[in-house]
Amino acid sequence: MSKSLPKRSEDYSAWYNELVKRADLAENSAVRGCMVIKPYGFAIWEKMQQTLDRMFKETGHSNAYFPLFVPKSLFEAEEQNAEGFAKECAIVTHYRLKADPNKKGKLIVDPDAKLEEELIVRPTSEAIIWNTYKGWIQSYRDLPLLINQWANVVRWEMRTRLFLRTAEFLWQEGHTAHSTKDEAMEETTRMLDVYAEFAHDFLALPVIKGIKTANERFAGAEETFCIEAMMQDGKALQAGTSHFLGQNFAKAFDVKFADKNGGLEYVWGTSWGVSTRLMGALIMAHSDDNGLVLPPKLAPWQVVIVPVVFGNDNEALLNRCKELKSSLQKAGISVMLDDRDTQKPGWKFAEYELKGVPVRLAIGNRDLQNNSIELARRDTMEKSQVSLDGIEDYIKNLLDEIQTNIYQKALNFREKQTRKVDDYATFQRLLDEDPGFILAHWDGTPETEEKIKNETKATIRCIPLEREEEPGTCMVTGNPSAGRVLFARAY
RNA sequence: CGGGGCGUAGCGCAGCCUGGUAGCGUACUAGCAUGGGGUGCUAGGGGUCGUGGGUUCAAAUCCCGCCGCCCCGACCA
Repeated sequence: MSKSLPKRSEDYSAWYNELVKRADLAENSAVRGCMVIKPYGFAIWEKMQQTLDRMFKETGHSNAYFPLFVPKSLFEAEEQNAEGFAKECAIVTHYRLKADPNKKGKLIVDPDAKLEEELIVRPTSEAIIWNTYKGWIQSYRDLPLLINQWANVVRWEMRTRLFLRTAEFLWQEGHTAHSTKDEAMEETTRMLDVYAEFAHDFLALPVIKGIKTANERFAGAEETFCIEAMMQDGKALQAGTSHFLGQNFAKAFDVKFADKNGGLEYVWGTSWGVSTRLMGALIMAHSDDNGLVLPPKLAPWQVVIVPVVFGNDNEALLNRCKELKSSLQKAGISVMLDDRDTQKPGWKFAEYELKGVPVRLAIGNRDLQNNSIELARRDTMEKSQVSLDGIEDYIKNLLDEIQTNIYQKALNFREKQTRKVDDYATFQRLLDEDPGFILAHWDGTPETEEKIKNETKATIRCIPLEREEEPGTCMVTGNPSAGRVLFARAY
């Protein structure tokens, strides 16, 4: 294994793949398209989960769990949804294996064990959940119903990439039911805001909130809201979606409620989700050619202490490291003390840079005598000598500063790579030569959108929620446009 | 599903064209030295060369089939 990563500037894709593996986040498994998330990668995901879970609960949601399998008849009930996901479903057709009569020690699918009705491995859970909701909702008193589920789903993708697109992935999916359209719409945008806040405050990732065009809308939704982030190669990554489902699923699964006046009405629904894809976003947004750069709020270890040992007389030094560790922990900082004598300090430095630990403290006898420590920031790679007195407060502040700095860096990059363009030639040239977000006028038709996609591989990422009222003309057809929409090539 | 590539030691690869004792780097084990940025030297262990068949005195190498994976496209969170 070579010691250095591929360079972002030379091969962004190879850099990403290598980084994921070398930083011990995940690896490909024996199952096509499915990854193994390794302990270090999973620790980051757990931090995301904990934070999001808290935010969901603060906004009134409860967790529940629904089955992995969806009977085909339920799956097909909401036609748009079924059609949208049909071509990437895994299907269970049998429930038993038996010994192969022709090959000793091998198994075959028992043809006598065919299921009467096939089971779809959920690509998303609206069907099974709305079918369940039918039994839970009778009256306006049962509403709103605010449920979230942490689960795995399967989408049989043609081509997969660790975290960004895997055949099986982990996610959360919120599914809510409301008595009025306004309330459901309010919920949809509330959860979009939760996602945007999470991206901003924890992922240190600036995102653009917007509405998807009809082409890009979730199958079965009336309206899809999204947050879009920019990666360091200028490509867009959809980091989360929140769907206003209207009464589509209520009608498909016959979920009605008695209102205050004794009338019977269909329920209004929403669904919203983020996935392990956020890991991909986190990696691609901040990391550099030395490895991961993790925002302190999501780093499994915010600080790593590396003792720099000489000879055998290290007891005092190691004791001092342990004291330091516990005093930092008391200050609410998560700390890794790497006192292994099997690896050398230089090796550890490189290792923790690769793993993106925000702050590294190196401490040797020389430092002890000066009552100071060598501190290295991962985000800027700067090293400095810092006094051990008051080190806890110093590091707490520094972690905040790093969190902010990482965000600011990503924001600066996004702003630099976001341009307003008015003619199609410039649009095409920029996508090839200096990729990023492009704000351009579009005539609002699916045909023009499709044409642009076919010709440039760029899609409308969203119609930004916060956009200036700026009438103009479509860069392709010259027809009138109410305002600019956000274009980019996307993951 | 179309295009390209790869399957040889835990990992990364060479060897294949031109068939003849299976190699390198790294990791691993041991010893000695070293020790503030991926230590150095020495010795050692580890491989049915993806799989099935064929050609041949002889196959990692040539031929045919199969399987798997990766990358690029179309599709998609």
